[in-house]
Amino acid sequence: MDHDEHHNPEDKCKKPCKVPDHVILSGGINNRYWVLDVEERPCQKTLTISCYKSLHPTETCLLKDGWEMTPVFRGDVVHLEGQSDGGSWLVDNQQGFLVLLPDTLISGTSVSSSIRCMRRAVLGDMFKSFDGGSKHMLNGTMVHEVFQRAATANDFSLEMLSKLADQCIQSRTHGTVLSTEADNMSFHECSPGNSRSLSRDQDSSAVITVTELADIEENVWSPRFGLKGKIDVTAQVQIQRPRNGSHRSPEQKTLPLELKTGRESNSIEHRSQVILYTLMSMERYNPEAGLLLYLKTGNLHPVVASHMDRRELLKLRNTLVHYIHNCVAKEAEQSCLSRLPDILTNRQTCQYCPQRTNCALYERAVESNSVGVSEDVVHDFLQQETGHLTPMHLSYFSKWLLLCCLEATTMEAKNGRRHVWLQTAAESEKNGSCMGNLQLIGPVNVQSEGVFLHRFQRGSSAPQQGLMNSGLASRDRIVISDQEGRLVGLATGYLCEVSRDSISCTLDRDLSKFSGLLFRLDADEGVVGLSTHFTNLSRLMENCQDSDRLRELVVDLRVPEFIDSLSSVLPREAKDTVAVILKGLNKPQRQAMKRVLLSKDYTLIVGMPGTGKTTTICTLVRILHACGFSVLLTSYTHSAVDNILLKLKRFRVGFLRLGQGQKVHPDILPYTEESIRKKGVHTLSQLQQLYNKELVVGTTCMGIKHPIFTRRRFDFCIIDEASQISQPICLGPLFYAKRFVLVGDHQQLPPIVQNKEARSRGMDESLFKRLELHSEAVVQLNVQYRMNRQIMSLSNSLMYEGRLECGSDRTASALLTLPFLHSVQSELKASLSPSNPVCFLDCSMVPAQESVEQGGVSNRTEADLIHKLLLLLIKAGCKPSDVGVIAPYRLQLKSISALLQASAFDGVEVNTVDRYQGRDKSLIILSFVRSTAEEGKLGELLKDWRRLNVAVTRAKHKLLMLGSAATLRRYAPVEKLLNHLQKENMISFKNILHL
DNA sequence: ACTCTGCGTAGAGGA
Repeated sequence: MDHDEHHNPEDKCKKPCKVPDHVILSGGINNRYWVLDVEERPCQKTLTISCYKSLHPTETCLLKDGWEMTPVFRGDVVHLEGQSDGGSWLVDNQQGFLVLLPDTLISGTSVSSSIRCMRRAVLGDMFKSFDGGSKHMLNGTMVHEVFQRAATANDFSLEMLSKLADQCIQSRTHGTVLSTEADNMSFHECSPGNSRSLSRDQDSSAVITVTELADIEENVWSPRFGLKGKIDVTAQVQIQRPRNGSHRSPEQKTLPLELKTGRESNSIEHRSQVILYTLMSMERYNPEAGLLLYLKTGNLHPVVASHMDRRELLKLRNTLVHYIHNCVAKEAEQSCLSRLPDILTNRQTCQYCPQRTNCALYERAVESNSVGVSEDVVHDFLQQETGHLTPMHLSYFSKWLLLCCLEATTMEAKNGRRHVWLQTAAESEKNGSCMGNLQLIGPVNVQSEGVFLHRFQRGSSAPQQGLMNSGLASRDRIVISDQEGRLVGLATGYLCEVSRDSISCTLDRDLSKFSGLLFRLDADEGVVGLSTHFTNLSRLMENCQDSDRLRELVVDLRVPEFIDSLSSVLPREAKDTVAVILKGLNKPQRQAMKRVLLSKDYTLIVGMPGTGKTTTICTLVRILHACGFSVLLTSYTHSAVDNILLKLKRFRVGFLRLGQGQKVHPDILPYTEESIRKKGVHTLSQLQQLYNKELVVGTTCMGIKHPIFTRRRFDFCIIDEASQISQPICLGPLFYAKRFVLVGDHQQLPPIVQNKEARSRGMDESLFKRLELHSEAVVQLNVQYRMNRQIMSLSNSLMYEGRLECGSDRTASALLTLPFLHSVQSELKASLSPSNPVCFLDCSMVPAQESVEQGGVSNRTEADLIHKLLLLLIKAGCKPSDVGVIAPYRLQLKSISALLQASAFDGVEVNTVDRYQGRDKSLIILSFVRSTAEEGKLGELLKDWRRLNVAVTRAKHKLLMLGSAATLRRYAPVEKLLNHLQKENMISFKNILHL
């Protein structure tokens, strides 16, 4: 197993030896060591390690007998199994394991698939294709399900099996049945007799009898071995070991049992899978073996793992995790994609590999320059898989792949699940991400298939502390483990209700058999991953019509085409309706509608702030609907999709909303698949009808994994907030439509990119922005109905060069109403006056000092001033719900909110600039926070023109700004704003100390 | 140098 010839060990040598904040180290059983140094000698490797963040004291670990091939480098985290002798560990043939990056859990199937081809396993982790799988796979899934259900019911009669098979087909969520012929399935494979009295043992004389079924589909996370998986059946067995003729009493054991419904291969892959399951369930019941059951023959193979088997599989896991974790490497200050394990030259193995296109793509796009002469077989293979792609296509692919890998690395570091097993419940509770010492109370209520309602209360041993201020809120995603950390990740689900002394949640598994145990419940950020990004990129490179066309438009930037006359697209019977709808629009909006109807490829609608984007999209959908066109309506967020659907609903335009009910607006719930299915969808044709009935389908860009897209295509795809969506995600829905419309405004906030290098190398460029160079496809909505004249002027001078216009005199001159302003006595009366719609209160002289903590930036004095201003404004008759308080920094919002606890302030909405995008309020108070003028200490957030543009365009009638003008001039965008304000006499230098 | 939304998973089997 020499997978590591290509790694350049110098990659990491330059890393400074400082442990990053997010890394958790520990000693003891669940140890986590930081690797300070790696010393290589022939046939051995010595690691200098420490389990303290101070990196002192250190220990050593000697790797030999093949372990020295482990791709472990400086700055890696490792877990060691075995013994240490006064701080020196030995891992060799006989003893010990080294688990590299143990907190990245690798699935059992990934490890076992790496036996054949490491490259395939690495690619498989990146590109999880969603083609729905093959007929054989579906068959296998269903047979598994039937067997598991029959085993649970302990009834393998033919009647039962056929009843269960029916149930199984009925309950298949998401109608996977659509893509296969359900009746072709063969259930005779798990006939009685074959499946229960499992009592043969071929290797030894011990007899194993399965006595009981402890669990099915048990979810196992093993941070000890860095593995995860789902165990088909957890079986209670009796082992009878005859020894020296004397009868010993049978032993009770719990073993993992792996079901296989296909051909009985007894292959290394299958057996390895079982060994991996025994490894990962070590903490749970210390199994000495596992079982492999082939349903086709009924044969049961016990799989006893030797130290060697375990050792070799863990080495494979280590190599795999190394490649996954190091997908990018730093080369001369710039990151680049790493080489993958070599391509196999065995055509036989590669022929049916699901990753073969990605395999070839990666080679051509990323690695091609670094290989010498590749063999003919490989060359032919590359040609066959990627011959249709130009160098431009390949470079688009590799560029975005790199950006996504960079971003994935950052996200992984930040949002891993490691705190669930490396931090005690008490420690995690301090961060507000956990509730510990929970006891299951009352019965578990089955809400629907796979949804179990649980209720917990604080255990008696817990300090009498309420659950209310835990930091967890209802609807949060959660993961349940036992308090001790032996059963990590027992179930996942959603928090329902949190009361003072109990909580309820829906889980994907019934935990009633664990009652008596103490649980902990952790917030689950989930393994976010960027698999949709990767899959979309891979898809863009496919050799098929849809992808070819999209590549032409997106990568080659082919000029979008338009037809000349509307008459050919508008059906005669729709003409009147469309005319009526158009009447309600302003000029640029009408222009936009026409452009879309005339487009053959795409249209970009630039919706400046307040120009009625939602209304425009709603109208567009109505028109397309009236013409009989089908529309796929999407955006990145659920709320953006629902905003449009809520409007559409009023015009009685029918639609289907895809997506999890949890995330959908309550008024849109009746339109979801979930709700409609509850009314009864039993047959294939009913399901087809459900999916095909409506012309309009709404979903998020991430929702494209839905099976509806295996069949359905749309005339148009509309993507709202497109300027905030990264290119690989925005591509997703476009595969399913003939033409598309992107709506957004690149002068507002771009897609969120966490990794700095990825951002600086262009990951925050949306598709909207990329395509904008084709001005013939762009229509601008520049007539706005939100801001009055003075507020609008800010944005016009900052960004739009005077192009933004007021839709009416009423809009232009609308003012805040403060009926009781006369009763307010204050130096600042003039600043508060509605007749001064824009006022910047300069706090330079107060002074208002910023404070930078690790959590963020805040400014206590500005917060105090806002509190005082609000008191005056509310006294003057301003409705709290008409006020929004905005700051760029979260920590500042926290300090403001803390001052607004009194009920008088109920309804005042305090939020970040970013969160306010797309929304408005009559009165906005904006806190700039920053007050330190040192050049090196300037923050990123205020350097962004787009963020400032969003900040100053949220107010309809009055905008009050607080900040230290002198400092803020250091930020180019704010300087431009201040210059304008100064010219317009909108800055107040009044000594606001008197407030 | 502080901005944060999307995602249900791990495995179903065939040459």
